[in-house]
Amino acid sequence: MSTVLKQQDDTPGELAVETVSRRPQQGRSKASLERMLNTARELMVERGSEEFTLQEVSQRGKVSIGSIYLRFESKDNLVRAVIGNALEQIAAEEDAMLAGVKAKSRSLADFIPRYVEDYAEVLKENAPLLRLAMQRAEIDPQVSAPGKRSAFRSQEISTNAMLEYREEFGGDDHEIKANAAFQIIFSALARQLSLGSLRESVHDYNWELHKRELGRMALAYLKADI
Amino acid sequence: MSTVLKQQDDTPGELAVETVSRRPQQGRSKASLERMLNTARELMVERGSEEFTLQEVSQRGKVSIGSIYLRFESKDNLVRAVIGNALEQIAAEEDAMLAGVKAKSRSLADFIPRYVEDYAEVLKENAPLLRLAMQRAEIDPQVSAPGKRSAFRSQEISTNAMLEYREEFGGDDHEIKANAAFQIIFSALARQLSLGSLRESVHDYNWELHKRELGRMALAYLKADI
Amino acid sequence: MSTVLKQQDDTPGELAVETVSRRPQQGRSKASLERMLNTARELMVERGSEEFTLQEVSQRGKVSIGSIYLRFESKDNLVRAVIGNALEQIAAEEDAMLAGVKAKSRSLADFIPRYVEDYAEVLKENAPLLRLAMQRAEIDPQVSAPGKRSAFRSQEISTNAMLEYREEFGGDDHEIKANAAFQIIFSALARQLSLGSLRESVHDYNWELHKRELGRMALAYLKADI
Amino acid sequence: MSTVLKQQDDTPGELAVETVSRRPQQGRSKASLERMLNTARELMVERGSEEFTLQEVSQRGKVSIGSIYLRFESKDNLVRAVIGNALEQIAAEEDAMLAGVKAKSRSLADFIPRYVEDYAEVLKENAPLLRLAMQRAEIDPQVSAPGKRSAFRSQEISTNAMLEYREEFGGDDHEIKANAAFQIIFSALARQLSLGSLRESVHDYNWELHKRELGRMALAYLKADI
DNA sequence: TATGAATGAGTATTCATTCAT
DNA sequence: GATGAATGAATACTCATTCAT
Repeated sequence: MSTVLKQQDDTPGELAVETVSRRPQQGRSKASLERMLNTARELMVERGSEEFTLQEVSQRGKVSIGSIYLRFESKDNLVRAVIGNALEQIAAEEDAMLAGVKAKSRSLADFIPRYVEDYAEVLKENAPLLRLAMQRAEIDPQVSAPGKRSAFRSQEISTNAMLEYREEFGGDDHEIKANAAFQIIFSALARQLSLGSLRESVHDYNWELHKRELGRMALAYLKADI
Repeated sequence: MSTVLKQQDDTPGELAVETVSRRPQQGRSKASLERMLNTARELMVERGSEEFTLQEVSQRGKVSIGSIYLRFESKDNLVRAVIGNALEQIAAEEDAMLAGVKAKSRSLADFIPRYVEDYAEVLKENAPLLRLAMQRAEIDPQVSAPGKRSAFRSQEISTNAMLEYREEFGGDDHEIKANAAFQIIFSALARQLSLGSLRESVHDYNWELHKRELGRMALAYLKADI
Repeated sequence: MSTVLKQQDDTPGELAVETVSRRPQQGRSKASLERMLNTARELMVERGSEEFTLQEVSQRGKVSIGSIYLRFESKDNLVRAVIGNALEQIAAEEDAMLAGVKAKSRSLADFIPRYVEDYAEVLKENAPLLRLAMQRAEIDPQVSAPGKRSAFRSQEISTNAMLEYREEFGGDDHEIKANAAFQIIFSALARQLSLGSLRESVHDYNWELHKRELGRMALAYLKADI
Repeated sequence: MSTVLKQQDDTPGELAVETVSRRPQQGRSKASLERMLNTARELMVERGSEEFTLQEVSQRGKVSIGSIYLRFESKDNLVRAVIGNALEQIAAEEDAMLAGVKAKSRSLADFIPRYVEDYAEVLKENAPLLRLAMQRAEIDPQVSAPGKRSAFRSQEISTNAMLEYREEFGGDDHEIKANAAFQIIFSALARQLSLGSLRESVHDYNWELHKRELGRMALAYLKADI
């Protein structure tokens, strides 16, 4: 895979398989498409990087190399499709998660800890691919564009959910507070999940504790009259 | 550079040049060692990745390829040395930064915002290599081990500094609060600097604003009677 | 298309579609056969080479790849058929051209300049495919054999036409003169049109003889008071 | 070797090994350079085309693939170097040939047949590579440019040699006659040797003029009492 | 008969590492 | 010690041909 990423021909900025893949799939050959995507995802998760060969996808996934190129213009596009799928799935999980949390919560004090808890679960589940998506976004505009859209959307729906409890907020600018809260929460969770890594789980700093304190912090901040 | 990272022969877990490099250097050849390390660092920073060739280091740095292999067992080890140096330098800068901040601060309310501000500067300065260090730590135990030590040290000294103002803390468990505060602060700064990327600069979420709110949040949290 | 050209199974040495193609065609599928031949010819003329893919023929010509293999044993045979068709068409054009020139000419001095002029037109018209035919004849016996036959025929009818004015010839061996004249004319035209080889050593036209006559011709020309 | 020919970085239009190759060679490694050039030339002559693999050059020529890329930026450049060498050698042989022929000839009638004879020998000797050079010139500007220069030079020195006997010429425009004579002689020899195109439209030699003179030549020859 | 999805052998190129000088 | 030329394994991608439907 070349250092210089190969641009896609059509609408740039979309990663959905229908866009990145060469033709809409039906029936039998859908299975083959599935197999190559799954195998590629497996290898990416296993290795924590895009350093797999198409040879490997071919053998492990029982798909011929030619087949891969029948669906994807390049290895880069295959990788993009895997990432695109993951982003889509995460978005769906976020929606479901938020709906669930909102249903159970009567107050901000109900909502925030549950939200932190459940959002952490969603991210944890998808951490390996999310990590790769982030890494790649740094250098591939074709991933960074939809990546940002996806991030924007997360922030939007999370912030809106918080703002449903705005009469409980302290201070004036509720939007700023909600956005900052989202940012801090996401940052902290992301770091904890090595979404941008290093100091990861430094000396067993407790994950459960971390989440609890994070929730408390956000709550105190949001309620504070600063 | 192979996918499977080559283990070092001697004590694993140290990145200091004296460890990663093959022999202690003096005089003339010290200059050559310096040149290869500097050139490699330059290339890594320029590219934002380890995708440079030894050919390039050789030409740009006026060092023969043979020389490089005389000092380093492999390209991997050269990269590790660069990262090791960077971690050491960052540690020194953190020390200096903390000393400065403490000297100027009479209260927690003095300390926290200055700390956030100046720590952000230190990280920003070193972001490119820190990013690489984090990326690599994910897959290379030889980087992740000293990386963790370095992170541990940062947390230690930062936390201790905060605890010098512990009588101003609210709540009971001051250690937990200080550690959580450090975690949250570092997470948020790291994300903002793309140290672990993606959602980076989503719709111009303001850097100055972010830092201010982060400081307020930490302060409110620390002072809160939760 | 492999370097080593695949031999045809049946009678080698013929390129007519009926020979190179797998089965005689009628009605509806005749149109499809036409489409693949035309598309292949188009691509060959456009590129000036055989570097087109069957995929391209399939898409541009609205013919399935399977259809092509139903008519032709291999891509090589498709190419041969295109060349065979072109050679046939050129032969027909040569016949018509000669008839026209002869009808208008009353003497050798009438005939020769017209012949040169009109033959040049015929060759120019068909230059792109003729060029390919010649190139391929060099390495593919299945093209060189009918190519030679076709060249032989051209020389035959051209020479015979000249010999209708033999009483105007100087010297003794009129056949030799006529043949040499044809060779020189064709060579010069071919070179001017970048045609290249083909008719190489057509039926043992003697090399030593050729060189002697070439010298004489140049000499006569150079010394002539025209 | 890609359809789209890779352009050279430095001065375009020269094929001498010193230009096409990556670095000046001396001593030991000169032998290796020689081996790869010879092996490539052998394969090109054997196959009558550029369809050899670097694998083959590596094995047959006892040179590692890496070595080839040490000297040549691409397979295309290796091919160009082989062709460039051949063109240079031919130029030298032409010079020697012309000197020899002139030394032996006292009149145009002496000169022309010897020239035809000896030039034929030079071309015959180098036919295989010349054929390839011409083929490639058609599509590769980096070969066609020096190819034309080389052709121009041939025409220049041959024409000048003929013109040393200009007082024996008939007619008026001796330059035109000499040039036409060269063209016809070269064309005929080239065709006989299956050389193909190259010298195409060397310095705008006029097509209409060429045809007129061609007719005159044929006519003079046919009517001559030789 | 007709289709076009699937196959996989084949090839140019890169670059970490070695080793003769 | 120091050099940098030589090595060759490894890898993305193409396209003629096959064959299940």
